[in-house]
Amino acid sequence: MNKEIADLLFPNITTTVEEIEAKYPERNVKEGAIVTRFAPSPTGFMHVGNLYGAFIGSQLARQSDGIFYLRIEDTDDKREVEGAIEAILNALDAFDITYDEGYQKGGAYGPYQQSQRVEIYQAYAKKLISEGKAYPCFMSEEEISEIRQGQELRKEMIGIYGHYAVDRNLSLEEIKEHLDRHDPYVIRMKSPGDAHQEIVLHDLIKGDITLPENVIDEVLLKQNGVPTYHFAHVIDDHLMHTTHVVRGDEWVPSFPKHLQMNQLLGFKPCKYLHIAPLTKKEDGKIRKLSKRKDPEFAVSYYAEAGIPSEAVRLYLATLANSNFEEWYLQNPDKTIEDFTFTYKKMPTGGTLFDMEKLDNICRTYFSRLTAAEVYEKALPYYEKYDAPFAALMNQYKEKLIAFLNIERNSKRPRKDIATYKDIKSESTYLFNELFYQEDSYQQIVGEEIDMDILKQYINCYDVNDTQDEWYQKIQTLAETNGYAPTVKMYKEDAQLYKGHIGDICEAIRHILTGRTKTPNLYELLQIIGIDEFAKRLQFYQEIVGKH
RNA sequence: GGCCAGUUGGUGAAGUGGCUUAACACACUGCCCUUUCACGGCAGCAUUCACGGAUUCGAAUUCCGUACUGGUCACCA
Repeated sequence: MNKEIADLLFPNITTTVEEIEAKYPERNVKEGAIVTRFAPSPTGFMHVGNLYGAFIGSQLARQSDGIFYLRIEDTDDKREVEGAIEAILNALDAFDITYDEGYQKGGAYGPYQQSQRVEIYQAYAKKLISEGKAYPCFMSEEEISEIRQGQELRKEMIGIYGHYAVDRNLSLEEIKEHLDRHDPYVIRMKSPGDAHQEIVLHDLIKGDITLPENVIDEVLLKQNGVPTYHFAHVIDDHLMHTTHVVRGDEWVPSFPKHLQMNQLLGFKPCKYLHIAPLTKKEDGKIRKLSKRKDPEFAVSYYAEAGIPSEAVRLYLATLANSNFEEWYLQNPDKTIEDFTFTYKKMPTGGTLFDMEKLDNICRTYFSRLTAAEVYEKALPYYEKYDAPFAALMNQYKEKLIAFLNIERNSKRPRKDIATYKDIKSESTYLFNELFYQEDSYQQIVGEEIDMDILKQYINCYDVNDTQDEWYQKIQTLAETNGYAPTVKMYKEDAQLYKGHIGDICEAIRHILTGRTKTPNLYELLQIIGIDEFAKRLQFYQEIVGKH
């Protein structure tokens, strides 16, 4: 009889499960290789949480010589957002997460889009029905919500199970009657579970989690014939020979369902890694990062903010395995690819996403690049977001690279660049086009600066001086004008001096750049030139005059 | 409300019975180095691991209870 019901429900499904299985042979991977996937649903835009999961999956697969693939889980057409798939693809590309097979790329285990696999799911549903393990359920939404209300009132478990599953044992005739009336229906599994039994989820990150067995007759196929997430996940990961499922820990409670579906279908379940959500602290409360409330959660934010994708990857690596950071700091010549991630070290609770920390990682990242690399990486950013500055970059390429190179090849490179944006903001004084503006001098020190010394300085400056010679000249200048030639001398007896050499350097720096914080002054003067310094001194005096 | 998980400094965290007078990193503060700023170095920042009890010669680490936080209970993923 079950066979008849199955044929009645799915007259068009003629391919057998055996035929399907034959198309998905065992993968030819070495022992211990991890086959995993990134399986997003195109219901919005990519956020860091998604990226984090994709990153972990791809690393685990790569470091075990396994397979990482991309599967689009578009089983909910109501929530589907236009352009979402493209955004996913772009994000993976931007953050250098490559996959061996998957959507658009193809592969032997496709199609990699669930909406194109509906017949496969239906074939399995048909099989389950013919084996008496699933059934059509004709309950209306109203009936179900009525049951739920009753269950809530009586404080019972909510759902369709046990005696609530009234359509479990419908006769062939009853089903025929429903179908003749074109009553809509879903396909539910007949849960063999016992709520008093416990099962254990061997989670690779969280350890063993004991959960009650599933008793709910979960929906396998929705009214439109499309599978639910649960059913599609179990079948796809079986057919595609996934060894490890990496997903958010919001899925832990539904694990018993997945396990039971595997049993019903006769599949061997995958191993699971439930990763802790990325969280944010707001008003003292911790909460999961939200796409809507937190712009820094959208993957597209980083590109706009000028945060290099490599730096984000470094941060994600740090979040995934906290020992990564120490390793990376100790191995400046190594990359993420050289590190072996272990799931035992992945965080079990929520992980706070800290922008301040990211900022610091960015600084370290930039400090390890060569000046030319910084230039080359920054150029596309400005071409996209600030064309006028990109033009300046092209025009003064040599000058800018020379500037970026100051104090870079030392043991202690500067860390004043955190984002591509900083390259402009830290270098505006390099370009006359940007410098000659009223607000170039963030503060007007006025009479506190000894203009006379600066003029003397212009006269004695010589481009050919070495840094030591240059410094000695300033020392002499300091002494002859009543300033201490070293800070130490000044500290010994401040009364004797008008100030110390640092004050003079600061004045030069301020006139030259409008800043109090810049790279090495000697090198800066060589790049900008003493003539330009003289002009800026005059410009400054004009501004002071106006105030 | 039921079920599940988590709770170590301002922050992320290491640690799974004695080597912990709790690593490392971020932030902050101070000192040193330095021509300024930065970079870097050093030091400070939890006598204590949510709270209460139990086990033990010994517990952040094991067990029980309480509190708080988060997740989940759809024909959404």
